Amino acid sequence: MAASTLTEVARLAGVSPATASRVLNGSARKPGKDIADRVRQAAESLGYIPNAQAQGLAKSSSGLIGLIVHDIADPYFAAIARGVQAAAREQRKMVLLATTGGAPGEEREAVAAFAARRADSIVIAGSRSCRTEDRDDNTELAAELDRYCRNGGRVAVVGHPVVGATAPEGYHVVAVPNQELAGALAVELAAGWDGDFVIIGGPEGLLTSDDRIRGFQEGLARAGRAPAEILRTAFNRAGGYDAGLQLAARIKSGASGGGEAAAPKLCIFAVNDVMAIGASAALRAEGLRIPRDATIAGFDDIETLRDFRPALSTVRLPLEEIGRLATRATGRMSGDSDADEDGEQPTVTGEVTLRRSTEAVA
Amino acid sequence: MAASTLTEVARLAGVSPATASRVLNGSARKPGKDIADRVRQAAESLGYIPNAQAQGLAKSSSGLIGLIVHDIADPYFAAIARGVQAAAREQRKMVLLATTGGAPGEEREAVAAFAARRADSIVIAGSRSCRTEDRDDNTELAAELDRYCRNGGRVAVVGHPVVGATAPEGYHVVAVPNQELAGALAVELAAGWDGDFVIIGGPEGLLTSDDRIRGFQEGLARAGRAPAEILRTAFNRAGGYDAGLQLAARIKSGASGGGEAAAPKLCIFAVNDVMAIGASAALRAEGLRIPRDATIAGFDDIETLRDFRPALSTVRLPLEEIGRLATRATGRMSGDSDADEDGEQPTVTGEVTLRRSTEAVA
DNA sequence: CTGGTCTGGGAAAGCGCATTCCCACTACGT
DNA sequence: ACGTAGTGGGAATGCGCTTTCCCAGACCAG
Repeated sequence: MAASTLTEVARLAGVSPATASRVLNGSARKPGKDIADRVRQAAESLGYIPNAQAQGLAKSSSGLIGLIVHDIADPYFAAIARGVQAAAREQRKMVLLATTGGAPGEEREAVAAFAARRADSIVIAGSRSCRTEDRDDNTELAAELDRYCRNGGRVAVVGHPVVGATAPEGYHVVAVPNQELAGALAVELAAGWDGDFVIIGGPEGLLTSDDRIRGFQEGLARAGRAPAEILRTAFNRAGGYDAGLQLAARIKSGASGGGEAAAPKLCIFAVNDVMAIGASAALRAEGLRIPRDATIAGFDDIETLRDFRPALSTVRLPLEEIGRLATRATGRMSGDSDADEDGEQPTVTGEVTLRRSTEAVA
Repeated sequence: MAASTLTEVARLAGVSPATASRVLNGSARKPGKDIADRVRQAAESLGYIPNAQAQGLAKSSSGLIGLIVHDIADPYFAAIARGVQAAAREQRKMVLLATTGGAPGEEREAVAAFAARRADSIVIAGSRSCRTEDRDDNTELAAELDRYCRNGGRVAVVGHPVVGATAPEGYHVVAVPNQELAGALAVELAAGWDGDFVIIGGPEGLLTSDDRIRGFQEGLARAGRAPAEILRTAFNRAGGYDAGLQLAARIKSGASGGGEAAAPKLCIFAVNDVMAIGASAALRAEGLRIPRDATIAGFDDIETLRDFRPALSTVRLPLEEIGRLATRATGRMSGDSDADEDGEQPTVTGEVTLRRSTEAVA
């Protein structure tokens, strides 16, 4: 038994398919009450479910929103996804998920797949990469997005515009003030600590990571401090752990040379919370304590990590809101008035949140 | 400029749409090499992207997998989603996401939406509810799923079958041995602790929660212990926190009455990790220490929570694998031979993992 | 050299729905 | 009374693609 069609419903109700369509799926023309009831009843008794594919084909719009993330199990992306999902629901759309591991090549594929499905809009979360090895893929990604936009698609990117993308109509960027916030974090940390800083960053070329590093260094400079050393590692927990091990060794050797053993030796800034947690775990595994032997701060304020002890100093980012904003940005009708200056990008603000992990020991 | 169509490509290549279709999208018949090349080149130069909607309509199959979760930002579901995503990729399909907050009514809507989009299969994660207030919604959910299956859809449910669902062809259940594992956990805990147990459970009627509670009690009985008291609360971090506050008060008052203050007063079993973390946070906020004043265990072994200190005793569940299995279960071609006994449900095994949070103080 | 089977390409019929156009009919106006 | 605008329903077309079905030519055996 195949799903019943509009035609069957129409026949059962004794009307034409056109009329049935008009009553069942919102149309400008409203058929008469009695007929409408008959159709609705017929639909009910047949368990009619409109074929969204056919509808989409006929109307050329699918009610789909494509979401591209690196990894849906990463709490950072999961939080954004929640926002996207919420906004999608507001627009009565469904979200199509694609995970790419951050590779521009796979992101290009995902965009193509979304385009094939005629997704109404695409939200790209996740850090852009501008490593030279990704150059070509990035170019293709940009071209693919461009084409998608020209065909009427709307896209929103969280963070940075796709490298090399021109800005056609319908291309939105939800800017995240990574640099400013990292700077503010540095300033605040510098106020309570006069020792050395070290940064655990992601691979060079990861824009989000680079921005945060740059911002932090600028903040340090503003506070009259020397730039921090930068450790490059993977942009995840494992990377943080590795870097943590290195730093632990260094701290321990430093302690043997130094005098009092009870003062922190280092203030560590990991460019995201997950890395910070990894680093903390490494320090702990090496017998070091936070904030006694070293202080540490992260970035993002991941919800699941808030109960972590010692409480992690970080920069609060409204992740869910970011997802929602990005999605909404793509949702505006193209004919929307309201002096839509095309720019008018929504603004995201974060907040430096100092907690126990950077409490300077007096 | 609208996206170019197959017909345009065909015209450019000087062949019929039929031929173009055959070369560009897998068909049984392979046109001649020279012609194929010409078509491919035409497609390339036009930047042709097949319209998946039209393809779906024509083939009546969409290449979509619907995933239903309570909340994508919950690490439990995020982990499952990762597995689903991975398996979907194996099958060259995309995943459609729906979040429902666990309400059967919304789940029904999601199933209908998936059915409308002609999703090839649906994976339902998240605890089934059998509260009486959900009775009607559950019935409708079951009916909707039933219809979906009869129309050729395949569905996999993680954990329990949908309440009231008959088991039509194409309906798979990935059983999670919650009860057995909770029992095993209880037994192991009982071996190292001879005081009282208390369970922090979800609302009554949440099948996953109920199973774990029942299993734990059985394990206790097997170990010759009295059943634990059960605290009902919300199935999330906040619920755990609330319950934790109650228990903290109780522990403290008990301590005033009791003798030595340095022995744990209680062994707490929270039915999932997130609740356990919430409870831990509450105890800590009340000045209690784990495992000194109380020991605690969770369930799921959420990855993000593994760096939590004190390390949480829990039951390791292969969440990602579960998502993958569920998805694969729906992927088998209906004509698959291999003595497909229809039953042959994949098996999930977990593992009791005792860590610091339940280390009995000697 | 003819009748037969293959082979590879094209024509055309949908897939299920939205929508434009058209027509019959009613309700007015003067 | 007739004419006109307005209303509500149906026929038909097309969205972009897949897939039979058909046909022309190639190729082989007899």
